[in-house]
Amino acid sequence: MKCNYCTGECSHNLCMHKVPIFSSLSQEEMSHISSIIKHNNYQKGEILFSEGDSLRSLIIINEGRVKGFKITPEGREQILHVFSEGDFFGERNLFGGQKSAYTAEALETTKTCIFTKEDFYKILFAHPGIAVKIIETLEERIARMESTMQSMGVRSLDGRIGGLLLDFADKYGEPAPEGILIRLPLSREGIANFLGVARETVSRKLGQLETEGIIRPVGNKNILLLDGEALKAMSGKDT
Amino acid sequence: MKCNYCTGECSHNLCMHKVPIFSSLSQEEMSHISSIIKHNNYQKGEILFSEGDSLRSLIIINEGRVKGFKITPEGREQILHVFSEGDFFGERNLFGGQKSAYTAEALETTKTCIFTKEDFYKILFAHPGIAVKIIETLEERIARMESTMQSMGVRSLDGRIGGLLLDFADKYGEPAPEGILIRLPLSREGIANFLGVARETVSRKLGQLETEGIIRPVGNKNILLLDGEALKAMSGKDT
DNA sequence: CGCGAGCTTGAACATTATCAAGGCAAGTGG
DNA sequence: CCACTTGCCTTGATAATGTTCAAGCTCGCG
Repeated sequence: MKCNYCTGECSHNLCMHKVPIFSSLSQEEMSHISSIIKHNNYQKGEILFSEGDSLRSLIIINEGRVKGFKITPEGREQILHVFSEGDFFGERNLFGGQKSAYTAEALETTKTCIFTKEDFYKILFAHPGIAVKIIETLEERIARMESTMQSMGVRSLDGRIGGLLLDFADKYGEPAPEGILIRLPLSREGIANFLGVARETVSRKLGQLETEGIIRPVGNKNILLLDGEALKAMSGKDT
Repeated sequence: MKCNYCTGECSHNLCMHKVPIFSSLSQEEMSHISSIIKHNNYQKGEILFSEGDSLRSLIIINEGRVKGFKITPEGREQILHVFSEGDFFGERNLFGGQKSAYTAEALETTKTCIFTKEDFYKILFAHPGIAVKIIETLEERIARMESTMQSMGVRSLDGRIGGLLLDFADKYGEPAPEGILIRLPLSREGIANFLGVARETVSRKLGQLETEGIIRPVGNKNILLLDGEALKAMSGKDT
C-alpha cells in the first residue's frame, strides 16, 4: 500500500487514515502524530486486555477484528462488542479513569495502533476538532448498541437473529449479484453468545431462514443475504 | 431552592448545576448560558419527541424521568433508555445530524431545559472543556448500556431481572435501614418491555425473589433490596 | 367506600435448552 | 495424495422454561 502522508516506507500501517477521528488534521499534523504511535499485532485467540485491567492507552484497530466480552455467572461468554478496522477502544480508561469492563480477544490476525494516555491528551488539546469527532464516533457506537439492544429485546428468536444479521450486513456486508455477502465475524457459538441463546438454536434458526429462502450460507463463515426486507419485517428495523 | 448563580429569582430551575457537563464553567459563564436556555414541562405519558423526528435541540432533564423506546414488529415497546435528572439526550441529532432513533415519553411529571443546536455549538466552541465532559458522559452511558446488554444476555430470567434491579439500585437506590430502597422508574410492564419478556413472567420472578428473601416489594413502585450479593451472583456483576 | 388500572396467579401450550450422536471441512503427517 | 484427527456445525429426542389466555386480586385514587 502506498501512503500519501509519509515519506518513504509507511511504517505505521496506515492506521491514521482509516480512523475518522483524525480526518480533520493536515498532512503535517498526521505525520507528527504518526511518529508517536506504537504498534502491536495479535494472533487469533490472543487477549488484548482483560476485564479489570487498567490499561492506560487508546487502541485503534488497523486490520482484523476483535470481540469484547464478559463471562456470565453461568460460565458463558457474553459478547458486548465486535470491533473491526477503524474502531477504537480502551477510551473508557482514558477519560473516565475506569478499569476495563470487558475482555478483548482477537477474532483473527489483528494489527493495532496504540497511543498512550499522555500522548493522546496532548493531541486532544492541540486539536480540539478531534474531540467533536470522538463524540460523533461515540454516538455511532451508541446507535449500534441501541440497535443491538433492540435486536436482543425482540421476543422471537427469528427476529433476534434477523436483527443481528442486519447489523452485520450493515457493518460487514458487501454487495453481491444476488444480494449482500456477509463475512461473519463470529462463529455460530459466537453468535449464540452475542444473543444469549444456545449454539444449536442458532444452527436451527439459520437452517430455517435458509429453507425460507431468506439467506444462503456460503461455506461456514459467510452468509449471502437474499431477502433483507424479510429480515427487517421480522426484526422491526424498517427505519 | 436557592440558586447561587443567579441574581434574584432562579428562573431556569437549576438545571445548569445538575449537569456535570457544565461543571467546569465559571459563575459568569453559567449565568450567560442560563440566559439562552429554554424550558419545557411534560406530564406523565406525554411524548417529548418521536422516532424519526429531526429535532434540532439538546434536552436536559431537570426533574423527572423519561423512557426512550422503539416499537418492535410484534407491536411491543422495546425500552432502550431510562433517563433521569441530569441526563441529556437528543445529542445524536446535534452531532450526527441524524434523526431520532427512538421515541421519548415522560414517565412522570418532567421538567426539561433545552438548547438549540446553534446555541449549543456556540457554547461548545467557546468552552472546549465541555467537549471532554460530554465524552465522559457518553462513556458513562455506554458503560450503562454494556451493563444492560449483559443483563439481557444472561440466559436465566432470574439473572436478567437481577441485573436490571442492580442497575436500578445503582441509579435510583437510596440507603435504607434494611438494605437499598429502589424507586422503580418502570411498571412491571415497563420492566418486561425493557427485558423483552412477558409481564406475567416479571411478576412471577419477582415473587420468587421475594420468597427467597432477596427483595421485598414496598407498595407497587418501590422495592427494598435486601440481598444485593445474591443478585450479583445471579447476574454476574461482581465487578 | 367504591372503582379502575395494574398486578398476581393458574393451567394449557409453545418454544428453547439440554444431552447425545453424527457429519463436514480444514489441516496434519505419513 | 490420502487417511486421520480436530474443531465446528447440524440434527434428533426429551426436559425445562417462558408465553398466552383467562380469572381474580390489590393498591391507590377520587
